[in-house]
This record gives sequence, C-alpha cells and structure tokens, in this order.
Amino acid sequence: MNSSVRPEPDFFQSSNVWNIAESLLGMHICTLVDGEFCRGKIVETEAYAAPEDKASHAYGLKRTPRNEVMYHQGGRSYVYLCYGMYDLFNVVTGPAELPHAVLIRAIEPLEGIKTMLQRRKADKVHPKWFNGPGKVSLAMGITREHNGLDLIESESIWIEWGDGKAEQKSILRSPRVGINYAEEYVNKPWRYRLMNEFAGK
DNA sequence: CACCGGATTGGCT
DNA sequence: GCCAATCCGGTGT
Repeated sequence: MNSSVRPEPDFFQSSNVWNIAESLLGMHICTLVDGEFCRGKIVETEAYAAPEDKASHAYGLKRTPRNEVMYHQGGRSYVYLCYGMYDLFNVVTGPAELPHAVLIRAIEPLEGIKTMLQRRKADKVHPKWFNGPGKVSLAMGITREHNGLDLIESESIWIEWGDGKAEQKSILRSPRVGINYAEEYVNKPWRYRLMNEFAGK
C-alpha cells in the first residue's frame, strides 16, 4: 500500500490551494505526541488564499510573527490560537512568499482511538467529538508548540496519502465558517467536505 | 433542533 | 480596547 506514504514536497508547493484542500480529503493526518500515535482521515478542509482573500490572516500580504510560517514554501504546519482557547491546525501550501494555507476542520479517527477519546473526555467514538478544527487539535494532541513543523520530515505531525483521491461526486463545496468579516470573500465556496458522517454540517 | 451567551488569550490597531 | 478561521452547555420549541 502507499496509504502510509507521505506526499512529496511538490504536493504542498502547488499554487492551487483549492485543489490541495480538495485533495487532502481522504488523506490521513498522523501525530506522535506524548508517545501516543494517532491517525485520522481528513473529511473537511478550508482553503485560505491570500493575498486577495480577506478571510486570510495574510490578507494583503500582512506579515506578522504569528503568520510568518505562511510565507514559507508549502509543507509546514501553521498552528495558531483561536478565540483565546483553541489551537487550530493548518497545512501551509504554495511556493515561498505566497501565503496559502488549508485549515483541517474535521477527521474520522482511525488509529489511537483510545488516546483521542481520552483527550476529548469522551466515552465512545461519535462525530461530535471530532467535527471541528478545535476538536481535531484536541483529539490529535496538536498545540502551538507544533507551529512551523516540516510535515515532510516531522516525527510529531505529518500527512499520508491514505485512501487516495476522493470521488468528485462525494465532495461538498460550501462557504467557509466563521469569517463574516471577509466581505466579498464570505461566500466563496472554499470549504470542502467528504460525504462522511464525521464531516461537519 | 435552533438559538444564545460565556469562556479566555493574544494579536494588532 | 476590540474582537477573533470555536466549543459547549443551557434554554426554549
């Protein structure tokens, strides 16, 4: 199987962040944190396409210590604090200096399920524990400590091919969540969901 | 099931 | 000081 193989760097370096966001559906996110290995199938993503995208932290090529890693070439992690309480995990994409990123919004747990349930303080597997970007980080053990990691080389967080490319017809596109400030970008259908019970509603 | 508010920190104006 | 790429529990239908 090539399901447990990581993509080559050029997968992340494409300037087509929408295609990457869609391609990540069905792929696996893996973590090895505190000695616990976890694997989740990615079932929901969102594309952020600065400089034009007003929903992006890098809108207009705004560059700050927080979003600096977005300017790195694709293949790094971008983890930031949201609403003072949640660390959200993104995959940085595109060539250097083009600050694109894909937010991982939901997973279906595949391995390390006991650990994920403990971290979520949940008793049994149910989509409600994994169907949001804050929930993904909590379950997988991802924190801002993991910001800026090289997903090609890291032994803490990485991406694998997993199930392979999803059927076009099994993918839903819709506007992104929580970006009501983004004006004409509010309704861009840059949220991608697999028709899978673990994806958000 | 829909709607609503509180929690809680740091980034940036 | 304002408010954010969210979550969760409470209330009412």
